[in-house]
Parts: sequence; structure tokens; C-alpha cells
Amino acid sequence: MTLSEENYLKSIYSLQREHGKGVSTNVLSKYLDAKPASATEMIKKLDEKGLVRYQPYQGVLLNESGEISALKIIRKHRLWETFLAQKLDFSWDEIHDVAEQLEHIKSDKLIQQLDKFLGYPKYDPHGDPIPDEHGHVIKMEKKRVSQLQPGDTGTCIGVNDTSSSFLQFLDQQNIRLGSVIHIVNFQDFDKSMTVRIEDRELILSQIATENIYVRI
Amino acid sequence: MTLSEENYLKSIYSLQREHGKGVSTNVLSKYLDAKPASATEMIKKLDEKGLVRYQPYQGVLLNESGEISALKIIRKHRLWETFLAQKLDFSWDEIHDVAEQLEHIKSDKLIQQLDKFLGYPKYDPHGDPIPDEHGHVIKMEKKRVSQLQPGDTGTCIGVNDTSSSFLQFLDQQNIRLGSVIHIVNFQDFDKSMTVRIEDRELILSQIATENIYVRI
DNA sequence: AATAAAGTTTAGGCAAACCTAAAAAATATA
DNA sequence: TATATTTTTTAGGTTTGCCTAAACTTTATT
Repeated sequence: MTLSEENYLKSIYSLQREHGKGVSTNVLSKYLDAKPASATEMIKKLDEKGLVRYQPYQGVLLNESGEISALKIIRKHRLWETFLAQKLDFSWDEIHDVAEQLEHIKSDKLIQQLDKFLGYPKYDPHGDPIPDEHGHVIKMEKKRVSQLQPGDTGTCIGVNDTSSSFLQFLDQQNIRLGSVIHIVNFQDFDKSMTVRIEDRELILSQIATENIYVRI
Repeated sequence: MTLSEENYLKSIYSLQREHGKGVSTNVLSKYLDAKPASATEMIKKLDEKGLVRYQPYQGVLLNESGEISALKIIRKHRLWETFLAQKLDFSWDEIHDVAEQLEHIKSDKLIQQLDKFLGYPKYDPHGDPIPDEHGHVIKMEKKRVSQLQPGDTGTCIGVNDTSSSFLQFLDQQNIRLGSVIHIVNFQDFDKSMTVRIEDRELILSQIATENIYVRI
């Protein structure tokens, strides 16, 4: 499989997850920073190879083998991200571009050994689950804190806003990956929330609750 | 720089080292498993970019900037080889193909951090020196044990024959990377050598001494 | 329902990196 | 030295993945 084919499969997988429906050439091409005509071309090729199902004017959908291929690439991407963050001290924003390159290296042994070296991690530094070697992923509900109800509890797995001011704020409040966040109360007038984190209660603004992801 | 350009530069560097002279398109194309016409084409491109000096029918030579580029790629290759061997338990023969892919990943930070993570190694698992970030290499005399004289001492940095039977033999005799080998005696009739390794004397056949590399 | 707008596909090109076959130059041999 | 052989280059072709522009569908608007 070529580098380009891999990128298309991965993109189709993500967009399919996000929208639920068939992925249009327009959306796909924008996502990949290419022109719609290029997407059409590649989609046709992937269809001939039996990796996607494509009906002209109806968008694409991954089929079984396409999804497994996509998940294998995502596995590689997330293992490399974990490596960069844990072993090479890369910060969140530096990780992506490099992992994007590393995910295309072809060697089964490399990935097996990397997985072992990292201690068989289940989640990457963004909190996303790492598929196993067969392409199985832990089903995970990823929500924003703002989508929780009073009484709910979630584990912090990432953020949406990665500006340094927001990350600094989280640091000050002792909110980090793995923090258990319990929703105490919801204020209707400003949509802020009172939450409990490690026996400490604090109030998070709507902006804050919308930018913190939790696994429930 | 494209992947192909990088591979050509690296090959020209090696062949130039090996033969001392300008590298012919014939030799270069064979080394890269391509046709001479393809080599000519690429050489012309690299010449236009100012990385090599090329005169039709006279072969190619790297110039200053081409050599620095080549050494940067070799640096990446050797750091990755070290990583694969030291951290991921790859054996000598499995290393090369993967490092060949990893060396083309583009990220200065990645290489800096990898170097740090590995403890700034000076030699790769084959005993070859790792260039620094500016493309400077430690000049190193790499010799076969058979080229040494009685009284000489060398440090084992690699082997030529990588068959498992030879590697097993070395293992049994406790000869490994880093072993200090002192030449005690040379037998003229069969060209075998008596050597001392860690206070133990043993006799190595001509075949053996020709297949062990040392740094002196 | 007719038309306008938006999205998609087709057709024809381009650059990179490879190829084959033929022409040209360099080297070896009679 | 003349000819044969080998090496190198040139010319023209192929594939992959991208592009633009034009044609065609689908969807939205009046």
C-alpha cells in the first residue's frame, strides 16, 4: 500500500467516525488538503482494490478490509505518539507531524517491539485508544465535560484547545491526563460547572468545560 | 530533498569512500538496483542543485554541501540502528531494512532527542562512527584482525560474515562488540593467530581473523 | 417546476522517478 | 590504427499522485 493510499484510508476512517455517513469527496479532499478531483481518483482506486465501497455522487465508506487497514495505521500512529511523548519528551503540539511520518514505516516486528518497549499502552498521549495488532479497538465514549450531568464522573483524556494559556490553567488547577472529574453542580445562568477533582471542588467556566475531554 | 535524492547522495558517499575516485553511473546504478539511465538523470538533477560535481562520462563526486547532506542522513541511519538494536532487541540482520526507512523521517528535534535518549552514542551497532549534527565524523581505522601484527591491540566493532554459525562461534568464545583483542602470535603455515581476550588465550583460524573487524 | 448554486466527475496535463532502446563516447583488442 | 566492446547518454514511454477546467449531477431556492 502506498503512502497516499494509507493517508486516504486513515482520513476516511476518521471522517466516517465523525459524521456517521458516507464521506463525500469534497469533505475528504478538504481534510487532506487536496482537490476534489484527486479524491475521486484515489477513491476509485481504493474501490477497485476492495478497500472501500464507492458509488459515484454518493461518497465512500470503508468496508471490512479497509477498516482493518486503517486501524493498523492508526495503531502505528498512536504507538509512535506514545513513544515521542513518553521517551523523547515531545510536547503535545510537536507530536503529530512526526507521528504522521513514522506511521508509514513498514515493519511488523518494529511495531510489535515498540509496543512491548512502551509496556503495551492502551491509550495514546491524547487519551485515544490504541488498536491491537488485529485492528480491534476498545470502544470508548469520549465526551466534553460540558456534556456531563451532575453526578457523572469522567477521566480526563485530552483537551480541545491546546493554547499554552489553557494548558497552564489546567496545570495550576492540577487537572491532568488521568484526573478523575466528578460533576457536582451545573449553573444555568452562565453554564459553568462545579466539579470535584481529588477532594477539591472548583468551578469551571463553560469555555473550560467545553475544552476538556473525558472518558466515562 | 526527496527520498530518492537522499538515497543517491548516501550511495555516492559510500562508493566514493570505497573506491576513492569519481563514481560511475554504472557502479552507482548497480548499487541502487536501478538502470544506468536513471542514475544519469538523477546525477544531473543533483548537479543542478549544487550537491555533486558531474562531468558527462566522468562520473560523480559529492561536493561540500552534498557531503554534509549525506552525512546527516548517515547520522540518522546509525542512530536509528542503535535504537533498534539497543532498545527494541533487533538482531544485526533485521536492523538494516528498517533503518533504511527511518533515516528519511524529517524532524531535527526527533534526531536530537533520539541522540539524547540513547546517551549520545559514538558508534552504531556495527561499530561505525555516528556523525555529529554538523556532519563531522570521527576518523576511524577499521581493520580486520588478520591485518594486525603481533603486539597490536584492537577493539571488536563488527563482523563481515554474519552467518549464525559464525556468530554462535563468537558467542562461545566470548568475543563480542567491545571485546579487546590482543595479538600474541601469528602462525605462518596456516595464517592462524594466537590472541588474548580478557586474560584468555585462544587460536583463531585465518577465516575467523578475516571476518572480525576491530578499531585500533 | 424551473433555475441557480453547490458538489462531483471526466478529460487532459504535469512532475518525479523509473524504464527500454538507440545513439554516442570511451576503452580495449586485434 | 582500425575495429570491437563496453559504458554512458539521449530520446521517448510508463506509473503515481497531483492539478485545472469543463461537463455533468444533485440539492437548494425562487
